[in-house]
Amino acid sequence: MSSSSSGSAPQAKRGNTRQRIQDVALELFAEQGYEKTSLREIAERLDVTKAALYYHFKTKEDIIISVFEDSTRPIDELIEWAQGQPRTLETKREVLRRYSEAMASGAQLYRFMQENQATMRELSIGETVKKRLFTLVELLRTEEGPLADQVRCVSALFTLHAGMMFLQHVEGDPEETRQAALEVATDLITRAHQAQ
Amino acid sequence: MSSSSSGSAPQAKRGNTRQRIQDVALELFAEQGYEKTSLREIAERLDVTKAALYYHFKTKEDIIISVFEDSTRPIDELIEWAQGQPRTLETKREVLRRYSEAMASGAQLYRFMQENQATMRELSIGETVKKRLFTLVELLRTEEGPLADQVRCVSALFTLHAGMMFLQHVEGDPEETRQAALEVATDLITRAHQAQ
DNA sequence: GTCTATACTCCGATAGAC
DNA sequence: GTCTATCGGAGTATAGAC
Repeated sequence: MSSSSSGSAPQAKRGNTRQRIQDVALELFAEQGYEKTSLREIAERLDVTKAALYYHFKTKEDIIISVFEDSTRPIDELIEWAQGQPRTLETKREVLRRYSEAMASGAQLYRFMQENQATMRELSIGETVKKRLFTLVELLRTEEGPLADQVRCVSALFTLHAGMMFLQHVEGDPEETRQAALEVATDLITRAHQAQ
Repeated sequence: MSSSSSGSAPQAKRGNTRQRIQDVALELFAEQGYEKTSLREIAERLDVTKAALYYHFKTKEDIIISVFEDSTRPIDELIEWAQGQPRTLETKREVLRRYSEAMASGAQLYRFMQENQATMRELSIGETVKKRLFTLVELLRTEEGPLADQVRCVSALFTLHAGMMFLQHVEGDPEETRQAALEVATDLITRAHQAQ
């Protein structure tokens, strides 16, 4: 998240057009869905023409892919870090903590991914997301434990998503809700870990 | 779920066209997403023309709405039943059990709703789904409990979804996985209930 | 680095014949 | 109940001027 997202008065600054396209596109994609957002709409918001978009990105798909790649590096780093750690409960807790933080700071993108799964699945990045989710579950999971404990690990991740996406619309302080979701998720993996 | 879903050989039977449109449409919507599925495609699968669809349904949106309304009655009945029950732990367990069953027998529709949230939000049924979800959470929830316990109730529902959608692709027996998810979900609301 | 102008495809939807 | 034919519009994308 960098700039110009909320204002409807795009600066005439030059040279940062690519970044501005990414910002506006993500905002609209998250708001209305990927397919329902047209390039014309993105161009209008930036006060440029459709053709200008094609100077910076080869296709519509390229825009979302570039946003995705720029914004999900924290998760890749998290996975890389975790794979070099001992598979202790504390490591797992740290994974959830950092995942929750990454979601909070990239909220728009995560909302987009959550609400446009059908689209994601057909985009080239869909496979990447799926693999990463599996890897994360792998890192949280107890090997050979009962099925219910494996479900707990998946559920822990989904709880973080649920906390971000669903509860946000109901309760008061988003940060408080995030912490509550993190608590529940941590609780879930703790039980799964101890049942080992 | 009625007929002709899996076969690629549509019967030339007449009089059940409306039903066949619903079946094929849901299948394609769930597979490819709502926006990416065109009426032409649906018509081709049924070996009729686009115009024929318009005899049975006023718009594309009407198709998915009709499927939705025909298939989600079990949930409405569940809510109605639960609202007439005392808010005991056993009632809550029964809610989860029946919700899980409803999801299993309407898997395609639930997959569609899960993966096309952005679309759902702009469809007239989106609001209905959201309200129903809130009502269900309300029924599971402990009044005035700590935030974490409220998250547990939401998380319980999401766990059932996670079990259906995510784990299905990994593990062996779907029914076994469903039971495991139900177990974890029940566990979550039990903790929330007892903390009351 | 951005714009004008344009091409082409496909979509959802309608009118009217059979 | 299904067809042919067609509409208006939007979408992605390109060529070429400035």
